[in-house]
Amino acid sequence: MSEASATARYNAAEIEPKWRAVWDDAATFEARRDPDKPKYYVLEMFPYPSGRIHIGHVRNYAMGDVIARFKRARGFSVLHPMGWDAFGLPAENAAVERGVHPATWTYENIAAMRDQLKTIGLSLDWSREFATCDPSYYKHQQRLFIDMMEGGFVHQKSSMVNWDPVDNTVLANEQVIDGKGWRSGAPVERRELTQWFFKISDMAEELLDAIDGLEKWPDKVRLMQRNWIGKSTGLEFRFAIAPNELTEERDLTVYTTRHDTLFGASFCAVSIDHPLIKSLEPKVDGLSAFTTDCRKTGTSEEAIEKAEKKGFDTGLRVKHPFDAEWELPVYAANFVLMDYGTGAVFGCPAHDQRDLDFARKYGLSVTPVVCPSDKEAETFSVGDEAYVGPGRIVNSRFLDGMTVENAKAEVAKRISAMEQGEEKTNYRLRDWGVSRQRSWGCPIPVIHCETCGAVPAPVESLPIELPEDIDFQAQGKPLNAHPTFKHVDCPKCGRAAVRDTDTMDTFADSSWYFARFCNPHAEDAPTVPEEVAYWMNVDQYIGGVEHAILHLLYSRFWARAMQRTGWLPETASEPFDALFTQGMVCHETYQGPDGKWLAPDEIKPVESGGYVRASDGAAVTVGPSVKMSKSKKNVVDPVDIIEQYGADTARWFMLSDSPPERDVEWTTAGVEGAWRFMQRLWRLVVEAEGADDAGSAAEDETLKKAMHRAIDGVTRDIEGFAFNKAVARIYELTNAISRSDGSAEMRREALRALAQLIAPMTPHFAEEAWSRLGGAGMLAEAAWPTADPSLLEDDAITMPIQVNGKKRAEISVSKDADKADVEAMALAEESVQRFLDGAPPKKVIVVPGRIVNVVI
RNA sequence: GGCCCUGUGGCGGAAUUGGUAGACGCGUCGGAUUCAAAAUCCGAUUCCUUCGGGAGUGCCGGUUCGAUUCCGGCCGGGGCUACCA
Repeated sequence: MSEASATARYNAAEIEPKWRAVWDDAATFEARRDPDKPKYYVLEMFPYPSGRIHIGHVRNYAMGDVIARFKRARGFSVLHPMGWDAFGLPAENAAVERGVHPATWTYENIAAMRDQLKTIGLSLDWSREFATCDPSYYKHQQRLFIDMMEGGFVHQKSSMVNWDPVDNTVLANEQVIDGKGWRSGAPVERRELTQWFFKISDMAEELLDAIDGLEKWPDKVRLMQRNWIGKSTGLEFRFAIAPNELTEERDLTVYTTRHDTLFGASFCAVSIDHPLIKSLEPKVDGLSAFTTDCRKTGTSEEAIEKAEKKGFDTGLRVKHPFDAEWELPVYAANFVLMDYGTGAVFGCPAHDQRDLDFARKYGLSVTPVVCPSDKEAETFSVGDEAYVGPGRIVNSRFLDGMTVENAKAEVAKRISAMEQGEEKTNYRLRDWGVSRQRSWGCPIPVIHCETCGAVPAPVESLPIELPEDIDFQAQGKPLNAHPTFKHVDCPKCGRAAVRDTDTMDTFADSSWYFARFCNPHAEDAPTVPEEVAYWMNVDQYIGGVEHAILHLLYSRFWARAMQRTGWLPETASEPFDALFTQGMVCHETYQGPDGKWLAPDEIKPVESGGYVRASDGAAVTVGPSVKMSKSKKNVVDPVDIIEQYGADTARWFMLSDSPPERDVEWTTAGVEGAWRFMQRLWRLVVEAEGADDAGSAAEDETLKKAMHRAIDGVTRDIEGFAFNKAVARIYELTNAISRSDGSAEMRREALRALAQLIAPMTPHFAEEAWSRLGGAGMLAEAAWPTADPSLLEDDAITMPIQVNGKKRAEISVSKDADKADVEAMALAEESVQRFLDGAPPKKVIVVPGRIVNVVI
């Protein structure tokens, strides 16, 4: 390398650490409550400490950092913290596999990842860092749990779980593979277990209503939350059970949203977990074999999807509410859910596909009762496809001729007059089961006493810490097997009792961390009133769309519960004012001739295009660009990228081209393009630094205008999360500067503005450029530039002239030219004349400042 | 199955309320520089063309002086959810 090119080259490896040290020393990014400034809280979803950052983190945090730095420059007091979502299964697995304590494993990972993250140059307040596995964090989570117990937000109930009979442990759905335990390979059973639940379903209506107010959330996420809550309005009513010798029960309560089809009913189906079915099991031959068989099916989505719809005729008959002579058979069925509605339904095969399949299978009648408007009632029949559309009611006695809506109303009215039922709202949203039979999580602060029942642990006894000497090889739950952990005296009666040895779902940890960031070091309480009053809510939350439902819904629930237990101010019921969901980082996939996945650094390009395997030159198949994943090996390590090109280049590339909400494809060419741009800009800076040419005033004016247009545009683009467009404008200004024949002073002024505009994206580079170009103080502390509106528009504008909607010419007119003059000029254009061919135009439309359309 | 989003050059993508389609970048091509290359700089780059123009934002149709944008239908791609009665 020649000496000249060495000086002209931007050396990220040298410059980036230098500025990070300067920011650190000045504590530039420490958040301070400042009564004179508006506050701005920007938060990216905190990472799980897997041990290495991945490229998705870089994209996510680069976006957050753009916002944080931008808002800081705009005069806000910014809170931009970082922490670790540190409890979870991988640490426990490492403990089992390698005999290392989860805490050791986790804290080592955190240390490694923190170092990696710091090289990105994010404007984070590291003084607020914490991990959810710190006892000083989960202590307060236990406190909140106790308060939530007392506030009625938590209760115990039994529920079905996946049980591994060999490992004696509960499995998460994703740990069940083909109906077998992932570790033991034993067939998984469904078992009933008493667990703790957050009563989120009590808040269903409130959580649903408040979605309307989340105007700065993506519509997509709001819709997903609405669907998840799944409100439905229907009718809950009783069928009278015909007298029989099997049961004392007099009636069966069902829930339906299609009460208009009541005269099309041909059976009732009841969940196998319904008390009625349980009571019948010993009395009805074969029923218990049927339910046992059904229970063998796991609870995973996959298992449910594959399961055949099966029923078993219990022999019971119920009477139609409007006709005592009409009896319907009662089936036990595997597709009816006990925890939705009443656990029992009536089937109307003609108008519900699943009911139709069931009826065909068991030879039940299919009577259409809703007739589409283009069909005749006498001839309309249902084949293999149920009719679910609108129409008029037929074959339904007093309902005949009504619309679906009117028939529903009529049935509801009559049923409720008969006192056999009433309209009811149901939600799909279930209570949130939080008990996990894991040992690397926040211990549930409850003591079980034989006399007093479940008693909350005394607040003074918190934290209930995880023991350090857990035997992870122990059968069942290691925490339960620990010799001393669970033994404790009942806080109420003083007798020997046992601790709950379950831990909380890790979603609980991330349901309030945003509040803790406001006062991460408060020892006595989860939150400090003046801190949360100042910083909450999060003004901008950024993360992956994969958390659109659970994490965000749980956080919304916790915020409400915390508010009602006094830990958050009134105004903080919705914790996240604005939400942005960024896209994933994708990469091409490569496979060798043996079908094995190859990493990008295991292949090399060949001249004919395409790639071969680097090790042996074997042919490589290039697959589509998909989300980076270890299994497909299509990953690039951000640490390598930063080492090779610098953090600013990586950040710049992540923010260019693709809109932030969309997926971005990582390509070597793209990163190199970004790197070349850094170099090009650097040359402009170095050249301008020492130049003293005078240049022309007219050129200066042109460049000044370009500079102000860029300031205006970039400001609006960052405000609107359109980083790719901001990048394009910065390119435009760069081009304008390098083309300019103006004065060196004007070029320096434009470059200083450019440094300011680019600073949120490439902060180290910008800081270096700023200092070389004579910028005052640290750029990270400088105020955002403002555009002069008078420089944004030119006096003369170019107007397109259309003939019949096709552009034929352009004229240059003054900004506020008279309409008639513009029309005359347009018609005088030669290319317009050619089309007019001497005849007058039919009509001329002049949109001032925009366009002229000549209609002929 | 249900709900939702999306479709623009070779590629990623721009395009205020309906008003110049293809900003900006990548790639490609041509030129300059160089002994040569890399790097860099300059120029071209939607397609067709008889150089007058013609076609063009998945396809078909509609509204409009004017449609990438609004409406209806179809086709392709993606996401979420999934026995929710």
